[in-house]
Amino acid sequence: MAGKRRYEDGCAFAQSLDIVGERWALLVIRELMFGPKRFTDLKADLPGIATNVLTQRLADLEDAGVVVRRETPPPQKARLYALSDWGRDLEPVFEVLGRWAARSPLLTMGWPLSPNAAMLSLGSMFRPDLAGGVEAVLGLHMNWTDYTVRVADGRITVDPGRPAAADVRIAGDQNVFLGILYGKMPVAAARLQGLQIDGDVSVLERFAACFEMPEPAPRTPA
Amino acid sequence: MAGKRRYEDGCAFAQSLDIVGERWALLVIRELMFGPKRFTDLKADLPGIATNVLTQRLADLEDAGVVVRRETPPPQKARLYALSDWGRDLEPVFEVLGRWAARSPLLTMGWPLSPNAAMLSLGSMFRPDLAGGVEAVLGLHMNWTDYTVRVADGRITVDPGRPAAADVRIAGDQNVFLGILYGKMPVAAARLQGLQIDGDVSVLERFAACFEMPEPAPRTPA
DNA sequence: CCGAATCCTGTCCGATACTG
DNA sequence: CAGTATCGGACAGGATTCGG
Repeated sequence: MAGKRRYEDGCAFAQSLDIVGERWALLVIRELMFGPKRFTDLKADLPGIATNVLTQRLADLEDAGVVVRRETPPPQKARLYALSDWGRDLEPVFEVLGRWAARSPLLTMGWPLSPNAAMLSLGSMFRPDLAGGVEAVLGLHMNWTDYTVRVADGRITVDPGRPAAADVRIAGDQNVFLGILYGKMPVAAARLQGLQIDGDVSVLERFAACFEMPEPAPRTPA
Repeated sequence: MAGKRRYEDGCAFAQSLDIVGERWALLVIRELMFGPKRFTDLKADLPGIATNVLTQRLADLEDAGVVVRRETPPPQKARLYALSDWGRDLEPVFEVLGRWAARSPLLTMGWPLSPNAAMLSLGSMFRPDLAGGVEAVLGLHMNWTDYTVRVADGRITVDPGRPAAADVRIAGDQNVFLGILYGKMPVAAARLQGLQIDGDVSVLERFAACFEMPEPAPRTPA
């Protein structure tokens, strides 16, 4: 609240850390990237966060202008937390840091991750040089949430919501879905693990070919 | 050391925070971006950091493969901390987060900042759309350190070291130098504040015109 | 002098229990 | 559902001290 711990550094980057550098702050923002959420849903999507810490981060981020609090109209009276436009501008941060960490020698693959985390990883790991001529619209449904993924002109976009028309519709666990993209798991194997896949499987396969895990960085190079 | 606090999140981005998300970690990396430094110099460039925290961060970053420790040959026998190649790949993070924070409604301008911070800010704030036709080589000397800044083809590069040939050579306080770029301080005023400027001032003025502070984000927009 | 290790103090975090 | 209250423990901040 009052005596917030700051770096007192004129560098704009250091001041960004005063805003989003506290523990959990960027993960809270990640969970709001694709739309507002309630306190309880945020807590559920951030395993391990304490309620008081979540309260504190939301308050700090609201003070900084990154998060805005909204109330839904009377019938529901739920409190929603959303990103401001400026807060949503943090998306490149996830892309850049995610791509960097993908080369970590200590990277642990396969741990559970939230649907939002899985969707943001697509932007990090997409390889335009492998996407020549690929056109795809995917509808994803995971953990009560819908996402629309589009590939066209060598670029990828991920948006919240269910697409009106899709080449493939997928429902199930995000880890299994990412296994197809990053682990080169065959579609049949993913189905055996409970992933529902409807539509043109060949589009999914060409979509999956647009992703590739980078080489881990060598230890102690220079 | 042992009981490091982790998020245990499969998201590569979350794992990047396990590496560089601790307090001071990214600022230590910032101070190493343009070359190795000794413990004492790091401490001097990071006002407010405690020695034990710096020790801990350097050890953690070394374990993660971001920092490598080197010894200089016998005559000096100084210990140097450097970034690994992979650590140097964090540069886009400074660019992206710096540019984001530059729009903070609470941004404080004019606080002291380290030479490295000033140099990294150039990459964040450079506006290619304002740099049409500008060609410039600047030699900067601040706080016992030399930097070479080049603008060509609408791009900017910043490297350590003194350029063999330069259009302008500048020595003095980095805050005053940035005042020319971001605060549109006249060159004459900067000289009055003690900045030494030798060479073609018109090149410096065209260089300064390639930078512009963005509008701060509005409070509570959406 | 440089590079830490070692106090000690204060703040923040993590986990759980509890309340409007 | 959306937080507040509480408490132990971990971590940060600051000064001092010690080995090379």
